[in-house]
Amino acid sequence: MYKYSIGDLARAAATKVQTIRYYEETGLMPEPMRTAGNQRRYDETALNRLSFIRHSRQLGFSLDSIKALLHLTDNPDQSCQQANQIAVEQLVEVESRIARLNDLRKELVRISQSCKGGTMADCKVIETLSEHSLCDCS
Amino acid sequence: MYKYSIGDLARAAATKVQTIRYYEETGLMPEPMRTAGNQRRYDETALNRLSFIRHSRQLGFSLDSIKALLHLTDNPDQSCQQANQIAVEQLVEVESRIARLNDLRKELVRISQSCKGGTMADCKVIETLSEHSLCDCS
DNA sequence: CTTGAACCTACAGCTACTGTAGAATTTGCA
DNA sequence: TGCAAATTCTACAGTAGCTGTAGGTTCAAG
Repeated sequence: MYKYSIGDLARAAATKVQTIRYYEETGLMPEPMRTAGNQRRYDETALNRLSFIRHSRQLGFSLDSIKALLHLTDNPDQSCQQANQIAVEQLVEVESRIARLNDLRKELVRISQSCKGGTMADCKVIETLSEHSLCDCS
Repeated sequence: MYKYSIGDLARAAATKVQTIRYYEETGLMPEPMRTAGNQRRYDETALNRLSFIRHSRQLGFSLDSIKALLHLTDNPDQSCQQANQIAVEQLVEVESRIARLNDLRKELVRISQSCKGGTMADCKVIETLSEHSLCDCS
C-alpha cells in the first residue's frame, strides 16, 4: 500500500527529491505517512498528484494556478468552468509569450545578419543592440 | 557634464532606481561620480550603457551574456565574431523556446476545448492535465 | 529657510526550485 | 546477523534578476 519512498516517487515523476519536499512545505503535496524511522512513504494517490503537478508545470502553470486546480478537484460539485478559466488564461499567456518571442527572433536575425566580420570597433551587432529606436519590439 | 541623477537615468531608460543600483553592485554599470552629499551623478556614457543593457535584457540576453558583450566593447581590437556568436546563441535559444511554447499552446487548446461545462466530477480539463501520456510535449 | 521629493544604505522577499552539511535510517549482500 | 553503501532526514544557503521596505540624509523649488 504505502510502498514508495521519496526517491521512488522522484524517479517515477522525473523530479528531484528536494522538489517533492518543497511541494510538501508549500502545501501542494499532503504530508505523507512516515516509517518508524521518520522516512516518508507514499501511495499511488500521491504519485498521481505529483504527476499532475509536474505535467502542469511543464505546461507553464504557476504553482498558484496548480494549487487552485487541485483545490477544485477536492470539491467535485463545483463547476468545471473555473478549471477551464484557468486553462484559458494560461493559453492566453502562452500565446502572448509566443508573439513576443517572435518579435525578438526577428530582431535577433537582423542583428546577427548585420555582422560583417570586422573588429569590435565597427561591430554592427553591438551597435544594433544599442539602438532601441530601430527595433520592432514592444 | 555629470547632470543626471539616478532618478533621471531611471526615467530615461525606463528602469527602476533599484535596478540601476543592482547593476552597479553586480559590475554591469561602473561606479559613478558622487555629489558632496554622496548622491550618484551620471553622464551620457552611463545612459548609453544602461540603454544597451535594458535593450539586451528585453531581447532575452542574460546578465552574464551582457557582461560578455560589454567586455568585448571595451576591447575594440577583438574580432566581431565573438559578439555575433553570443547573438546567434541567443537566437537559437529563442527559437527553441518558441518551438516549445507552440507545443504547449497546442495542448492547452486541446485541454480548453475539452471542457463541456459540467461539474468538476467529470472535468476533462483536470483529466487531461493528469494524463501526460496523451500529450505531444517533450 | 523650509518643505517635500528624491536620494542613501542595508536588508528581506519574490518564484521555483537546487545544493549542501551532518546525522540517522534502510537495504542488499555475505 | 552484521556491515557497508545508498538513501533519507532536517535545516539552511544559494540561484536569477530584480523589487520592496525601513529609517535616515540630501537636494531643489519657492
